[in-house]
Amino acid sequence: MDTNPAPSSERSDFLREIVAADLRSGLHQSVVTRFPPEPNGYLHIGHAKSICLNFGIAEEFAGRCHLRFDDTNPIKEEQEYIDSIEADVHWLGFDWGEHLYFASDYFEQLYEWAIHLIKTGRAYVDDLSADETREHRGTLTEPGRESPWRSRPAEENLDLLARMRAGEFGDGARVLRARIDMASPNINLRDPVLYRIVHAEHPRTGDAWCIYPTYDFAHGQSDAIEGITHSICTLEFQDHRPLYDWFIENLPVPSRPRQYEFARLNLTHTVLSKRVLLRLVNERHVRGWDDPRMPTLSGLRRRGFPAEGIRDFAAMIGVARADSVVEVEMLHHAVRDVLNRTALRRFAVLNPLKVVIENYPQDAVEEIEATNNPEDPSAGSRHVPFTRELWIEREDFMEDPPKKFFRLAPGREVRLRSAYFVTCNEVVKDVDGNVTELRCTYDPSTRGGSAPDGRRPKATLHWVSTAHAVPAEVRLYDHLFRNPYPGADGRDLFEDLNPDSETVLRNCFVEPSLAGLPVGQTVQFERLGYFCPDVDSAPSAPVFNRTLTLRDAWAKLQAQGRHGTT
RNA sequence: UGGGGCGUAGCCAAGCGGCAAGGCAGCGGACUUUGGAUCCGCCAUCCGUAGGUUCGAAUCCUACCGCCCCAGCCA
Repeated sequence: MDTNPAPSSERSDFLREIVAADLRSGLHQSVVTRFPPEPNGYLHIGHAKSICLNFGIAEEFAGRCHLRFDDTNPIKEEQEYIDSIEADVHWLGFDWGEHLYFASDYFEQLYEWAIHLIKTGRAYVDDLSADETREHRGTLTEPGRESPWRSRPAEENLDLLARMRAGEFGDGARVLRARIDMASPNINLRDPVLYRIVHAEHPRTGDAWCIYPTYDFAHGQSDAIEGITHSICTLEFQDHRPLYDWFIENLPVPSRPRQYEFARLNLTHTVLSKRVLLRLVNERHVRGWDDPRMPTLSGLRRRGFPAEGIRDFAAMIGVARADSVVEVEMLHHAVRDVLNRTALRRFAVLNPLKVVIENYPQDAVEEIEATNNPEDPSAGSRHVPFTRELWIEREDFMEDPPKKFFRLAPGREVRLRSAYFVTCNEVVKDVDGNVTELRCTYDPSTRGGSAPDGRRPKATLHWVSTAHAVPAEVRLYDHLFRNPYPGADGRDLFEDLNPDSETVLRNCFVEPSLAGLPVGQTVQFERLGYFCPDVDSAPSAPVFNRTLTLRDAWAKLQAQGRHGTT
C-alpha cells in the first residue's frame, strides 16, 4: 500500500556528518540527543523540524533521544503545556521511551555545582539591581564594568546563596553570577547570571525553590548529566557556546557534551513565534492553540495534516546553517503527497444546486459502487445511493460557459462520477433570475460511468442524492496571514492577518458514509480537496475542516484570466 | 565602529580543487471515470562582488558588499 518511499533514507547534512565522524573516530560509542522544549506554549511546525532532527538522528544511528523539559522559569511555564508537548511529540511519531526528563529534576545537583563554582572562585553573589547590572554590562562596543560585589569572600557568597535559597530575600534582590570577564567581546561571558530569586510556584517543584537557575546554567549541565553527546540547538545560541563550554570545563560534570547549531524554520504566510501565537490565542483571532489555521502541531492535526506529511516535509527541507524562509507550498506538497496515497475518496457538495433527472424512475434508489481510493486498490469500494434528485456543485454549471469551461451547461453531457452520463435540458430560475434547478436526462446505458459507444464527456462531476444527503457544516481555511512575510517592512503583524482565513459553509451535503467519520481521519472530497471531521462535530451535525484543496488547473486559469471567452 | 554567523535558480538545498545533485514552485506536452494523481520534457555557461593561487576554483587565499544574531535576573 505504501508505494511512495519517504525521502528519508540516505539523507545527510552537516550534523549527521559530525555524528557519523564522532562514531567512526570512537569519540562516542553511541549517539544521544535530546529535544528540550520549554513548557511555555504549544509546539509548532518549527519544533517539528527540531524533533525530527533529534529523534531522527538518534534513530538513524541507533542511539537514543531524550525528551527534556527546560523548565527553569516558573513564571511562564504550565502543566498544560507539558501535557500538550508530550502528546504532540508522540503524535508526530516519536517515542522517548524511559527517557523523559526535566531540568527541574537537576535543581539540587545544579545548586551543588553553583557552590562548587563559588568555592573555586568562579561565582559570586551580586547585590546590584537589574538596572544597575545592565548599566555595568557595557555595550556591544564598550567593555562592561565589574560589580563592586565581584570579589566578595567565598564564605560570604556561600552564606548569601544559602540565604537566597532559604527565601530571605525578595525577587530580584540578589543574583548569583559567574566570574568570567566583564570586558569580553562576547557579552554572554560578561559575568552571566546563574541564579535569580523568583518566588513563584513551579509546575513540578511547587514551592520547594525560590531561586531558579538560568538557561545557561541549566542547559549544558543537564546535557552532561544525561550523557547527551550532541546538543543541537538553533543559531541564536551560537554566542552561548563558549559559556556552555566554560561550565563543562569548570564543573565536575559526568560527561562532555558538545553544542551544535542549525537554522530554525521560517515559513511563508506563517509566524512561528510563541509570543505571537499566544497573542493570537489570547486576543481571539483564532479559536485556540489548536485552531486549524495555527502552525501548532495541535492546529495542524485538527486541520487534518497527517504526521507523516510533516515528517516528510522536515526531511525535504533539510538542515543547514543559513537563515531561510521555506515556502509553505512545500509543506502542502508533502501533505498532499501522503493524503493522495492514503485518503479515502468521498462525495460532498459544498455549494449545492439541484439536478432532477427527468427520465429516471421516481422512487428508485440504486446503490452505485464507487472506488475508495484509485491510488490504492486495497482500499476497496463503497456504495453510494443514486436517485432521481441530486445535489451537484453550483460551480459545476454555467449557463453561458467560457471556452475552457467543460463542466455542465445547457445541452451538454457530463459524467456523474461512478454513475451515469447526464445531459442538461432545461435551466429553472427563480423570479430574480437565479438558477435554482437543472432538468436533465440520463443515459441508462452508461451505468458505472462509461458508454458502450465509447463516447467520453469532457468532465466528471461529483454528486449526492438529495434524499440521502447528510447536511454538514464545512470550514474552509486559507493562510492565516495574507502576506508571505508577515510584518515585513515594519508593518504590524496583525495588519497582515487574512480576514478570509476561515470561511464557514453551513449548507453543505455529504454522502451518507461520512456521517460517522471519526475525528482525525482525513478523507478526500472528490474534486474539492482533503477534509476531516472537526471536534466541534455533533452526532447529527457533522463539521468538516478543509485540510487543503486539490491542485486545481481550472482555478489557476481563472486566476490568470486565461479561460478565454465563449 | 565589538563579537558570532551566513551568502549556490523565485524558494529549500547538495557540492568538501576536476569542470553546478535533488525537491518545491513555474512553463510545455502525454495520459486520465477526480481540470486530482501519474508520466515526459524545459527551467543556474554559473555559485554575493573584485582580485589572486592553480593545468584546473562554487570549492583555497585576500579585500570588499549584503543579510542575520548578541547589550533579559527569557529560552
